[in-house]
Amino acid sequence: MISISIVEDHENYRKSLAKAIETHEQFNIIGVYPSAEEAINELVNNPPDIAILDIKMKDISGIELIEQVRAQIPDTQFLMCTSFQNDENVFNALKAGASGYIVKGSTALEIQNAILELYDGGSPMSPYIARKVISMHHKQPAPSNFGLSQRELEVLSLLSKGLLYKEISDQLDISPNTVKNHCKNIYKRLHVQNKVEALNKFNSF
Amino acid sequence: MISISIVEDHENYRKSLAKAIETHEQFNIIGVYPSAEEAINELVNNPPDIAILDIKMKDISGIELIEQVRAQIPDTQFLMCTSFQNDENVFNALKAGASGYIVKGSTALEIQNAILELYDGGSPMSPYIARKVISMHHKQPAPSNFGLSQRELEVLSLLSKGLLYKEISDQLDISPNTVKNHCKNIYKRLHVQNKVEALNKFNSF
DNA sequence: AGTACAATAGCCCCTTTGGGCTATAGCTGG
DNA sequence: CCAGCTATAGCCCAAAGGGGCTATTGTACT
Repeated sequence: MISISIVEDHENYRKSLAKAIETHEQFNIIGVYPSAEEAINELVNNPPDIAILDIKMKDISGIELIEQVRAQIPDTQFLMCTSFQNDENVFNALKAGASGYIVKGSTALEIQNAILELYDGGSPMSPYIARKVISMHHKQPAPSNFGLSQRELEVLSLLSKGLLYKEISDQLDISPNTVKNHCKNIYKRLHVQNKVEALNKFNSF
Repeated sequence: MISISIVEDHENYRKSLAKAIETHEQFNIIGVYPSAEEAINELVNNPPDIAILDIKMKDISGIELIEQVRAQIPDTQFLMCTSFQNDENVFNALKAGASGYIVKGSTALEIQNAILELYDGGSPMSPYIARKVISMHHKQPAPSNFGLSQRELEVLSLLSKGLLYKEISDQLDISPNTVKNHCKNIYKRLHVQNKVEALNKFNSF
């Protein structure tokens, strides 16, 4: 049995959602709330396997709701429900901790499948959103390295761990002065004045 | 018409892939290469809309191939093909710049649909991988902030921009000594000894 | 009233860092 | 062979950072 709670402020949709879920014998609705405010405590006290949240609600958005309760119920998975397939908020909800979503107007079967996919470790979502999510992971092309040499990259990478010149020189088996020199050269190339700036510049490409 | 190139070192699969694609009238195969090495120049000189790459190949992996050519052919989309649905490499390929993948053993129809979905701006992938990708976007729950005060967070955020104590004190309109004090307190809370360590610790939670 | 803590700010002292400059050895490409 | 580049390493000096301590003010909870 998969326990499910629903948070949805439109009465009609809330009811039809509940009905679609009830008909599947593997699902067990343990809570239905008409507002985020009312849901927030109940979700924490009685965490479902899956919480179905409307993204846009009058009082608190589903996204905020996730942010507020997720830490306390780490085993609950969040399935958003949205009116618009490609809502920008869907993307934000996924970032906040949701694992998938369904579109309002889906058939009972589609809803059930989404829940099962979610419970199974999947992430029901549209191809468009999927692409958007993975695009965020794409490293920018042509790292180019700003023309830094291999050794300089090595030093930079150790710097990024918070090591001192001395510690770096020990690891690379060179003099601390040399490490210093590499840093100076790195700073010149990147047009910066200190470690943090260098790391920022480099890591943002 | 969608132009397509194929890079695949197993002859049998290469041929069956080509056949599955040819039968669709909207697809136009403009290159078929049995190794990454041979493909690399051709892809750059004659970039297809979609490049289908085997993830594991004898000489260079499909992932490395993407890294090497992506910068030069930004309009080409990469569709990986893999033997194992949940291969760790699939995930790495997506990070490198691929936009989706197909599993070896898919039917011609499945292959065609994946290509169309990709061309359409989607990202064909299994639910498991989708989840993995979006999980990476989840902010860690309960930022908790390590018990840092509001002011300390403010200072930390300015530190992360590479500013000096003096610059921070100017912006916050307090004394540089106070900024220093905040830093000292931050370091104590986070159990670190310097800026870079503090930023690392904080940003990785 | 008393305790606790955040934010402010100063002091001292030493270490680390950053910038300038020089120098040598090795390697590479005209 | 020479010019250019990298990696190495040293020197000097000044600025920035980090750790220890104390102190005042204000707010908040008890």
